[in-house]
Amino acid sequence: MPKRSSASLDQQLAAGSAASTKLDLRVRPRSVQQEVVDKLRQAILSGIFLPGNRLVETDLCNSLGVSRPSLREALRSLHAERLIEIIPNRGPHIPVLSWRDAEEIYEVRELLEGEAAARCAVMISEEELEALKDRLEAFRRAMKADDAAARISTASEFYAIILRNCGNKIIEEIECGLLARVNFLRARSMSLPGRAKKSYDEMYATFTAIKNRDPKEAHKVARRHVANARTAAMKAYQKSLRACPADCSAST
Amino acid sequence: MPKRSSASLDQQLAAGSAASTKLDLRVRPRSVQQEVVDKLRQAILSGIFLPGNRLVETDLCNSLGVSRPSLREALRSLHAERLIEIIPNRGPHIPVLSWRDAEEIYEVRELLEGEAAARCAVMISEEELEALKDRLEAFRRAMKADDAAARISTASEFYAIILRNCGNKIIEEIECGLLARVNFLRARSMSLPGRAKKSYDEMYATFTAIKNRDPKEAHKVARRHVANARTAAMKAYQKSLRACPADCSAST
DNA sequence: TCAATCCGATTGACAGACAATCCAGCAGAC
DNA sequence: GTCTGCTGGATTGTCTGTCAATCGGATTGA
Repeated sequence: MPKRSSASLDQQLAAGSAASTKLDLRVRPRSVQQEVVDKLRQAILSGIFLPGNRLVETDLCNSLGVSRPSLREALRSLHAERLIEIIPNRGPHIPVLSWRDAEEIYEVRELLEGEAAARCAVMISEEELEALKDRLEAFRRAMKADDAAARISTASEFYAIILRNCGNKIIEEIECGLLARVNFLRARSMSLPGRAKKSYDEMYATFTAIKNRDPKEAHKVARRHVANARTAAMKAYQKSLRACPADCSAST
Repeated sequence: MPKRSSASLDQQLAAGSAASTKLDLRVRPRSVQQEVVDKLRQAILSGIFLPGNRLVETDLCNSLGVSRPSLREALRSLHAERLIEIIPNRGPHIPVLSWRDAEEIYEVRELLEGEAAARCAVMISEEELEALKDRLEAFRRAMKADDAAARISTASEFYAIILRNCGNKIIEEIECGLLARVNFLRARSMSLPGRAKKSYDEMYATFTAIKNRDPKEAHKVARRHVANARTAAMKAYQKSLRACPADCSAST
């Protein structure tokens, strides 16, 4: 049990970080290695590195301004997170996601996100519900503005809120591990004409079900949303397959 | 597309490694780092390091006979796999599994293993079915012999076969990530009098359902098995809580 | 045209060094 | 007597520099 300094400080902290269930007042010194992991993760998620790209250690050291040992530790972390692949004596590279890989991810997401939405409908606090609404609105704006990057990040945040309020940290942890690949798929499927709007409608339905505290409905609409996203992604894959047959065929 | 040397070689390989869906004929030079990860992983899984134990870098370097950079890379991998925790400036240690953590793992396993068993009932080959039967029999022998280590390893292998034949590598990947913690829980629950026998009966039921190519039944019995394992683990936790109240309460 | 060979680029691994940090134990102040 | 502040040893975080092993592509020769 951590010592508390004063009630008012506690209240401040609770108000300030209402969004993050676990209010955490520790000062966490960030190591170089950790910083590198975050930077690279973000770079991969945002698509700066393209699938198939090699990551040359010395180049990364230079651009990040860190030593090779630190970088290598970071690369091992990213490898364990499956964000990069490492071929012995060839070094790391960004994996290529085959359609079969994508399909399997959607299958798992149907299971987990359905469950998460149902649990969330029972467990979520009013504050977090408000945050969820906020993210939904942000997604709507991103959709209207046709801002691809914002669409991904707001959708990602919307689901992050559901996941962290589903009362199961393991589900959250697993989905977090899939996030890189999911975002990659989101970028593809959302680019299809009309998909973003449809996606919004489905997210709205999920939000409504959760707000109404209806776990069964939440489960249903969340699953359906993933299923639809999968269909959309499939179309996007077929499209790019026609455009570039060599791509999308290699396995991870 | 990799070059193939001869059809007969392919057939040999297909027969020889029917067990591992992805027949992989590359000679993979094992790096020191990889070796260390495996050694440490095995040590953790087999309980050589107890929860809460610190892992001091220089000590590990000495006992493993590797340099600190290599060891540190390995530790980062294990950290990303959540097999160890790393506190900044304090170093790595074996995490303590709270009952809530355990519960969440069982919840996820119910979802995933139910799904995996159902898919497996449809997809599994006759050869793999034979291997499954073999592992079931091995578990029976371990149970009869009251061999705790063999119980864990055979049960683990039994489920590994189901998972790798469920046609979804992501499910396999996720369960693999949970394996360390699952095995830890298995060790606890299996030690309860009568649980091993009950476990065998449930595994037998799962095997039968898969053999009969009955996905619905397989789904049901696999889920029930996990649910029962969870109840058993809960009892084991309560028991150890009475024995040592300080234990089992800390979070991951 | 094809095969063997060589070379540069890159990774794998190590040793050694030093600053930053943490912890436990001890001394001193209220 | 309890709390506070200091100190020293242990350990981690990070860097530099080095060398061998390996890979892929270019060159050379048949």
